[in-house]
Amino acid sequence: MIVTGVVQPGNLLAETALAQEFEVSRTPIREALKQLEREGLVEVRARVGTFVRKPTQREIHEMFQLKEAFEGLAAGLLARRGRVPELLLLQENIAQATEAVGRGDAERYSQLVHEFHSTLVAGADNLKLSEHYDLLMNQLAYHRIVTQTLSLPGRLRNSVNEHQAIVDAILSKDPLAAELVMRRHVASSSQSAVLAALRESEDTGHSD
Amino acid sequence: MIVTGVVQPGNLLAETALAQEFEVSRTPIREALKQLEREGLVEVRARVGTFVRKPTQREIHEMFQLKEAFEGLAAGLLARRGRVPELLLLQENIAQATEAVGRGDAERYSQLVHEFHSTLVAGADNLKLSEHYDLLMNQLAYHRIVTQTLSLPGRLRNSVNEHQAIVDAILSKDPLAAELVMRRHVASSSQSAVLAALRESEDTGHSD
DNA sequence: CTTGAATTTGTTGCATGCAAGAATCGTAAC
DNA sequence: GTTACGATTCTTGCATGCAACAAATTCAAG
Repeated sequence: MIVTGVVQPGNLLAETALAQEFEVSRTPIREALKQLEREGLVEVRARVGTFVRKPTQREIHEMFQLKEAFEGLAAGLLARRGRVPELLLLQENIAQATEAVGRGDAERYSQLVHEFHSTLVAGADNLKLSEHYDLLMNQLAYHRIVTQTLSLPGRLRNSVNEHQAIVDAILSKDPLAAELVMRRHVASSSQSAVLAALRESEDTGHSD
Repeated sequence: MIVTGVVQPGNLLAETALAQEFEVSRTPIREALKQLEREGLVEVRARVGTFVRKPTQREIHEMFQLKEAFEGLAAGLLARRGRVPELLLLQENIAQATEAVGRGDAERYSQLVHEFHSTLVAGADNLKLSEHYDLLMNQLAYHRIVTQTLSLPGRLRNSVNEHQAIVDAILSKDPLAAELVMRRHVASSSQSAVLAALRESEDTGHSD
């Protein structure tokens, strides 16, 4: 709900209200809110209220730095490997993404972008390092940021091209190039994300 | 408590018992256990009980793979930088660690090892990426594993030497060498950790 | 009109009771 | 001796009431 943007940052999420809405008692609501607090999505202030949290610019930056390290490593590993059957999945993903962009289907496209990055990391390690990656990315409220960012004009087309460039680099078995391209790709979306965060804070007047 | 090893894997942590021990009601105990569950330290089975969890061999391996990627990156970044004031901290850490080993003070030494790795990552990024690193390492029940591993005979002396080699590589401003040495160091402790886990599972007879 | 304090309202934190279900133990049948 | 089954005893899951405290509101004094 928070991720889909139905609830806006700063909103109060009172336990009693949510309990009524979902027709359960406060206890399970409480546990869920505590979980969200730990994931950084909400902030619960004792005896004041639970509020939807807006990630700070710094947090967004760190999040993407982490992503950059992870995915750059993954791309490099893929390029180093002999057989890379995952490339078929990635190529298929790019094809579908291209089509989604053509249709102007931003939601589907956003979903495909997530899949692309997730598939890439998943393919990079035989042992399931990717579980930690997914866990981390989910925890860090990253999806919402990226989804918002992707809807920025201009990012859409570039993003598909960059994905293709990454796959090409892996195909040509050049680990250093693959890592570099991947990191640049993440870094570029990072810039867009920070810009989006800036614009949002201007709108609301909050500087955090 | 779990980290310090007072509570053994497999132990039942009943909410009522803990509530009595700490003289509070079940509710805060419950929240704490839920938190530990999210961190992977315990496993709460509905209407059965809450148990201290023993990390699987695979989990330990993944944990160290993550550590290797993180810290290798950090070492490389440090070697690439011009001024590295953190090296003084690291040298001081090594000196104290050497002395602790001489005294046979395993606990102090274990603490210093944590500090070394944490300082290294903290120094690598101007922006606080290290917070995520610390968070992650804490979350993944990593400290307990490492602490147990460090007490293995043979690891102690080697570890100090490896730390010195890492600092030397950073001093000589060779990013590739620094990353390589760092990754080898983590990989080697990883092997020890997996061996320790194996031995432990033989002792208890559980294979997970 | 401004300012200050007292009051009221709203929120989470915690205690506790009850319900649901899993595991264990005992008992009886074979 | 073995097995099946029922009672019992644990456990966590959830509902709800009260306490503690923060913030907003009201109202009076200047």
